[in-house]
Amino acid sequence: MKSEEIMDICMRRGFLFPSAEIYGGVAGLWDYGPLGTRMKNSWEHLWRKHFLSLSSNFHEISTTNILPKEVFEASGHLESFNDALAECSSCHSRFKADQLIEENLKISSEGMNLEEINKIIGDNDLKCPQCGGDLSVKFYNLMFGLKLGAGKTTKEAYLRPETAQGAFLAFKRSFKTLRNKLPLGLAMIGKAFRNEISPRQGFYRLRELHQAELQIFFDPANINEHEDFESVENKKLRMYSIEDRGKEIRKVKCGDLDLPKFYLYYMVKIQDFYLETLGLPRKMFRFRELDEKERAFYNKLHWDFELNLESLGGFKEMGGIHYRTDHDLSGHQKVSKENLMVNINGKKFIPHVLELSFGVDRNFWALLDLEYEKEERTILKLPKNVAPYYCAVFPLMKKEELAKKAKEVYNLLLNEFSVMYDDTGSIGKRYRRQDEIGTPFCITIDYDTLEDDTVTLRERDSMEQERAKIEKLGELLNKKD
RNA sequence: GCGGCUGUAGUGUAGUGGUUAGCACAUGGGCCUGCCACGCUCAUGACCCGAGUUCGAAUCCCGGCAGCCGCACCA
Repeated sequence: MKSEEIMDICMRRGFLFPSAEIYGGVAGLWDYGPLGTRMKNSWEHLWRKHFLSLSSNFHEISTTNILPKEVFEASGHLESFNDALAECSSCHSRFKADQLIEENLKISSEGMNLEEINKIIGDNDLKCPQCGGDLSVKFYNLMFGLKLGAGKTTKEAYLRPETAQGAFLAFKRSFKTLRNKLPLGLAMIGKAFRNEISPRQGFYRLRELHQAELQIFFDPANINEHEDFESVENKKLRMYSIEDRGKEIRKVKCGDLDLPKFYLYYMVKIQDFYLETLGLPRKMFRFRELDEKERAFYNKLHWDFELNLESLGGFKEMGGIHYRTDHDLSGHQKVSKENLMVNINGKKFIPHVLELSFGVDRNFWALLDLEYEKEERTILKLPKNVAPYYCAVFPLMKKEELAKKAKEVYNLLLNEFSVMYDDTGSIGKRYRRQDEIGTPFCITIDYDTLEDDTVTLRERDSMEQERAKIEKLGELLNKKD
């Protein structure tokens, strides 16, 4: 599906809207409409169900969007998310100022402020390597800065650029509350904020985004084991390593891969989420290994999982599985001076972290991209448990006696399912409308219903109809799941 | 952030200085014993924002905003 076609349906049907649209909108900021919110909630629900059930010691938490400056000193975001860029005033090429200074003057610009860097460039007469034009340096900060409080007592803070930090900060207390057991998983679904210089590709790069992340804290001595590894050993993973670039995706038996078992286990579970829970086409999914340049310095192992999306021109990152080592906890221990070591059977150490990180908004978009089918009908072939509505109820015609009965059926089903009621236009039009928003089932009340309490149950993908007793509807709909 | 292209009802479009701003689909009401969007009928609804040129601007100029493409950016 093309990007414009998806966006068209999103705006027309109420999946997505540009934020602050009546003021012209803002690049990188989008709202979820009524259908989009339902669908996002469903996706998040499936995610929770799938990943939190992987261990009895995995738990969801919810931490704040605003965090004090110190957190990002410890995490490295203040240093790494702040790039001093030198821009040429005539050809507008851009260069990293620290590299420029390092290469030309053999000195480090680390810790210098903007004036100091500009002064060095001016004093040493550094010019644009492209065209020889004048350079001016600006800081581009990918984090949104805030001031908490008023007057002289303000505290510097930032909107979190990833949800992960909340889990690291909450680790110490969570670990104690949950009675000192490893592995411990802290999951979070929430917002993160990045001041992208230029958000592009519609809904793919956002300034305010949703992440679903699971931070698994474990003993690094146990990285090559997982109690349930046998159950996944023979599963085939769809791998695209650095050596595979330019070649085909390889299907490799999990047990044959040269990666730690603890890491592999979660790769399988991620692949299962996409291919089994969501039922996406296998060939659209792959794990892609990142090379040294692409991965953050603290990630010892980093594979992204990607989906092949027509609207975005190929395989696109949906999330990553990151072995962050003890980078975060050690950083926070150092800056906060809190002891973040654990003591398990007399062994004291800082746990390592395996992070499963998902971009919720991208995953949402990917479902639309992969599941829209536009032939003689436009059908959104969503898995039943992610569709905004599970079923729709129609009176065959807008007649009072039919409407009354239809409302009864609607109210009955509402107890158990997300249901839409529609009585406008022709019956065919209503079926097609539901197809377009992915509603798996439609139920139609006609004059026979008034006689014998049976209704027409129509299925989205096959368009097949069957006659069913109203009292059996709930059971029937559940069975079809 | 730079350069190029673009911006008319919800969507797709017609209109290139003076139009009641046209059309299609969609949407809402009414009718239809009627089961797969293209039955009938009525109705709602738009010139991205701001300044300028002009007697007069959707149309021309400038700026902004947004979108698309390329470059840059995306620890």
